[in-house]
Amino acid sequence: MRYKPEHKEETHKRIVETAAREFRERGFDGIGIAALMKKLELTHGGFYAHFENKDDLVREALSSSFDDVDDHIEEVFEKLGLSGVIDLYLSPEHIANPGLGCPVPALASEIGRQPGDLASLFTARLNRRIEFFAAKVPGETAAERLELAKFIFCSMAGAVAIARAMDDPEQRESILLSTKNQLQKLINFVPR
Amino acid sequence: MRYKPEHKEETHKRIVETAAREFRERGFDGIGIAALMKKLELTHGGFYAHFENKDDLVREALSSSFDDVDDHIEEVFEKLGLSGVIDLYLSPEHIANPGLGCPVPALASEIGRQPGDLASLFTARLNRRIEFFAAKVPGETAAERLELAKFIFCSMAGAVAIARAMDDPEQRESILLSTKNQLQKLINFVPR
DNA sequence: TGTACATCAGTGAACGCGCGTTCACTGATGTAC
DNA sequence: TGTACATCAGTGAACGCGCGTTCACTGATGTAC
Repeated sequence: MRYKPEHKEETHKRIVETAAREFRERGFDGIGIAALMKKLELTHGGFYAHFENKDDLVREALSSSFDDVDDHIEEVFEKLGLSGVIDLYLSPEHIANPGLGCPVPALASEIGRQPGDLASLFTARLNRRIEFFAAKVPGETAAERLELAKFIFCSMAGAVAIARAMDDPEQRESILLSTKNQLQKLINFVPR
Repeated sequence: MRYKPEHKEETHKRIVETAAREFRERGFDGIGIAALMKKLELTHGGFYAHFENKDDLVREALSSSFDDVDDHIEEVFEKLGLSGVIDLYLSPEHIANPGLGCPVPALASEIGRQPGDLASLFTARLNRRIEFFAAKVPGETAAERLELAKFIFCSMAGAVAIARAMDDPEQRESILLSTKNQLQKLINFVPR
């Protein structure tokens, strides 16, 4: 063997991680196999030793994005609580760096159009995320907390997607701030 | 002249309206000029008698989508009030028909990636929409109402984009219902 | 009224390009003897 | 220790295809005389 036994595995991981970033930045059709492999100083032919086809990579990349962001969210929650997670999610840094951010605002509208059952992967990963929130959110019953978790997450993802589509930095900030204010009120005082 | 004087104008309008529907359904890169013109039983060459290039069409189609949906929202508001608009926006019909629905959940994540200044067009159209909501929403000051309007709109758009990315009809419904419930509470009782 | 001409929305072949995918290959290394 | 061979991650030419765009053209009609 020319390479160390873990070499191929590492290359595979590098492809997935680079793809995960590029897809979030440019969309699933925004970067091709050749351009992606070139970023890793590899040639496009080698791609098919690692993946069956592009859809296969799309699935792995989406999973990888969720892994990274879920971990980050959990870390921030440990340190700063739910309110800290909301501030992080709705931060100008998150808007400015889609490639490192949550796949939901970056890719949600493309998921349903993608071939294969990418939507079922997305659904499973999103449910896990929502259940995490449901355990941290106020509310008397589990159903109430789940409802609130869904609402909070939809509004955050919507705000990020919309802020990114706006061209004026002040307006972006204003969208984020509005959502932050309203959500902070909501988690400190849940109306009935 | 072979055709009536209004003929070309009508063809132009048909192209824009078909594109507006297709783009919302498939994304801006989801349909090409040739396929689009074929839908109208025309050939691709004729396209350039109507538009400078595809970006030009993208701009007109996005405007047209906002026109249609803004009109529809205003009509529904007259008949059923804010609560009716929320129920319409978060209805299973809206999720099932992206081509006839709001361009925000269908296209927001693509807007920022698009060449030209599509983001400034989007920003202008979205602001108009938000101002409409701000005039209908509860709140003591104009600033409070604007903040609430932004929040409501982000959460609705996020919920629609997320519901469309899920594969299970029950889960879709649950996302919509959660958002509906929370928003109805919010507009009937604004917490301070 | 009849003929020649101008108009112009729409046609369709052609262009260069990037896409996803295939496949015969290379060449550095580990193993066998 | 030295040589022959097997392994296999990665190479790069080639494929068919659809993309956006260009451009010489067609042909039905209105207008001029």
